Amino acid sequence: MTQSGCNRRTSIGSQRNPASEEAILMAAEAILLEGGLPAFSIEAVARRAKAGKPTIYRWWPSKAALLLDVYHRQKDGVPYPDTGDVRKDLSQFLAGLLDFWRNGGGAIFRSIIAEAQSDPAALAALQAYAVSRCRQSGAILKRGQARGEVRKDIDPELLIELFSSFAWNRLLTSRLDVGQPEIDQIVSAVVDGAALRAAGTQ
Amino acid sequence: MTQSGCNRRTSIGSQRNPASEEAILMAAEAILLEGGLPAFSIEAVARRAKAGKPTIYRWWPSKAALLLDVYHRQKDGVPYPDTGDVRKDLSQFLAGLLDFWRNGGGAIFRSIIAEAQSDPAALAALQAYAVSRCRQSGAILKRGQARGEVRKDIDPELLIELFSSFAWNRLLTSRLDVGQPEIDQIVSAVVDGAALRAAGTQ
Amino acid sequence: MTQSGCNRRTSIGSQRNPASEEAILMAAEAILLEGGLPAFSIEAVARRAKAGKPTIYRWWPSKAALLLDVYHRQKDGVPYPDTGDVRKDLSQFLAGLLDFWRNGGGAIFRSIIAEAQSDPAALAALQAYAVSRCRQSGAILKRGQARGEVRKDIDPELLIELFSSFAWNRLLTSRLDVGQPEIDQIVSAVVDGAALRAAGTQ
Amino acid sequence: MTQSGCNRRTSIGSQRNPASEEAILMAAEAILLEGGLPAFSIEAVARRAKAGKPTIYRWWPSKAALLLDVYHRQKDGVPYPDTGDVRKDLSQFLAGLLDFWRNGGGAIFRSIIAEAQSDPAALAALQAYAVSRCRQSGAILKRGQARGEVRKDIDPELLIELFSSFAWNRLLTSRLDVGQPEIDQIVSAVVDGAALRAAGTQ
DNA sequence: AACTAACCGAGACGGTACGTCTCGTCTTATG
DNA sequence: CATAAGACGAGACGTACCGTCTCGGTTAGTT
Repeated sequence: MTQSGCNRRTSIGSQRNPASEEAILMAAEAILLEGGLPAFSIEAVARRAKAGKPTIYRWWPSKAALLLDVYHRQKDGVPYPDTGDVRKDLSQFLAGLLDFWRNGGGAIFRSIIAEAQSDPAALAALQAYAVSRCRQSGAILKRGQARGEVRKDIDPELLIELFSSFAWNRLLTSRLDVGQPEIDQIVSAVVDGAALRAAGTQ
Repeated sequence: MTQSGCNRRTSIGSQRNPASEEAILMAAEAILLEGGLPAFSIEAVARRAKAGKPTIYRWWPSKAALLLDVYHRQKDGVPYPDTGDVRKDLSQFLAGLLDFWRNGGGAIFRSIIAEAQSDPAALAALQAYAVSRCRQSGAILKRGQARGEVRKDIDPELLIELFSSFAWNRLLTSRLDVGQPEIDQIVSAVVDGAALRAAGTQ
Repeated sequence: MTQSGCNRRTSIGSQRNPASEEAILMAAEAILLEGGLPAFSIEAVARRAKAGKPTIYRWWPSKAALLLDVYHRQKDGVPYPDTGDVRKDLSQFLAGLLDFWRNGGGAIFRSIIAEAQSDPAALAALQAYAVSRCRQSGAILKRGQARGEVRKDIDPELLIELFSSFAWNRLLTSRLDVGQPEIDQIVSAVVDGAALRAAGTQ
Repeated sequence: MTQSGCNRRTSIGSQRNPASEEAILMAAEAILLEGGLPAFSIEAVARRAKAGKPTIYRWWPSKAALLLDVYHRQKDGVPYPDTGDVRKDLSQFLAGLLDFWRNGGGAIFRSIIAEAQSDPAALAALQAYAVSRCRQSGAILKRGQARGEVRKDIDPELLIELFSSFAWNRLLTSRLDVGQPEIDQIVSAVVDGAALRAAGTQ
């Protein structure tokens, strides 16, 4: 690729070859999308990327590390809505997440979660990722609190976790096809409360 | 066991030997609790149970099937609370689930979820299990609706899924240590609503 | 088969059931002829004969014993020529043996020889059989000695072993297609001698 | 062996490791001599050679291939006599072959013959080997023809096959203890002819 | 300009587990 | 009490990956 005539990658001196890194990540992603976790082996990635196994092991200490790198390269599809209305924001957040996972992005994240159940390193990475995502997404509720839409006594990160957990659940059980009515109902229940009001406001 | 002096299990005719089944399930559970998913292989189970591999494959078509059987033997720890108060029920349900998983029961369920990301059979079983659990647990909200505590327009099974999803999330990220205040906050948010009321009732 | 209506064989009391014996031997022979030694397993025989494995093990202590029984049932094809001429007898003996083995009979005997290299019981049986066959076939030379055709100082059984050994060799290397000229040459060499005579009689 | 302190064999780059090859062949030979064919399994060889099974399968496509390699490494014990006298040559050839097989060499060759009755690849190898050996040994008779000792109209390779076949027969029936008188008698019969001469020369 | 150092591909190595096969033993239910 | 049936413990089969290693070659900095 980077070389004249022949498309064989080789060393570029005492430094990481970006062409190899690229080829490996591309191969890993393709394998995951085509065959899922069971097809995803270091051997298969090396074969497809035309890379040596040690090259992979040199840069990614474990299967999970490679998985995470693959995921980070393509998670740009999830939106962080900010419409000024907490109901709309929550609805779009949940719908967007489910939609992103439904259209390809989920296969890789599923694999990471599965891998994390075996590999402590993957678990640590997943924990960190989950927490940071909740912090980011919690902004939806924080803004709601600032606008006076949301009770001050609730923890935004904890409550937003309810929504993302729901999406995880659906991802892990391959039931990502959630209709807008269901999403609305969930949002409505959490925002307005599931309890029946005495006065007919509700 | 069945034989004089020697404790070797053998065939008891053209039928399944319950002693072998028992030994295999015990071995499988022990291995899972000791070493987790990575240690759990058919070979290891056979070795520990002093059973032949074909005996395992005869009765459990896949690793996932064995995992599910192991889980079903010990999931009796999860409570189905019915206190007459939907808040208490939800709180006890969530606390009980987290507690059961925190004290041993979770290791196996984590493995099943992980396995389901590779094995379609395990996925189907997990789907069915998840749905049926939501149906069972949804009774908490259904009773609340009957008592007039809960809005009639919400789907009990969908809403309860929010709670169990939260528990799944914490299980899969090894963050099962959720305090009572957090649980109360979640219950309160969902039941009373996260929204700030105009009149200070809330 | 031998029974009314239903073709299920069952016990006929405290004695060997000839129908089962027959079915087992037939199945064993068929399997040997169709698939050779690699296809010949007790399991396969039991399956084909619709017999229980213990029934086979009860009556034939080893695979070799069953093989020998199968062979004995069908070795009637080999001739014991007696033409009055030792050259013709030897030629017909060798040609007949090769021919019999070439047309089906060899597959089973090959298997017995192979089995005898592992199983001491089969080896003993094979030894006894080989010796007794040499004794029988040695009669060709013995009659020749009586007629004055053959030197008195040679051991008929030892010399005839040369001929049968040659056939064994060809059987075991799947080179049974020996033409009449070759057979004649062997007979001529052994009977008349390979040495060049001083006077041109030869 | 090749490494400091630890005697663990490992890769020496993208090429066959002769230390592993050696260890595997040694292990295979030892197992054959100790336990014969029934003890000879790829698993057992790998275990004893402290080699991985794939390493064996990488270089030997079948059990038979490994057997043949083992045999070829140690068949140097068989002599090709050339005394100038066809009788002596034949006698020494036969006696030497029987002796070599009696003292260890036979166990492996028996196994190869047995294996060849199941495995087509082994059979082909055995055929080729048998033919080439007859060609080599036929030199005894060819030299006799050149010296005028042996009739020109006989095929050396065919006649020598009589002798080696006899040895095969005795090997396969574990009757390798053939005395010198018997050997002499066989040689005498074939060279001088079994027929009684008119003039009492013989 | 020579030398070192780290990278690259390739692929062999000792292992472990896979899922299937056959072995020979055992117990049942049926007649 | 023999039979057909079939489960059982055992273990070999050949394959796929694992993670480690050594190789021969390449290229960038350093001497």
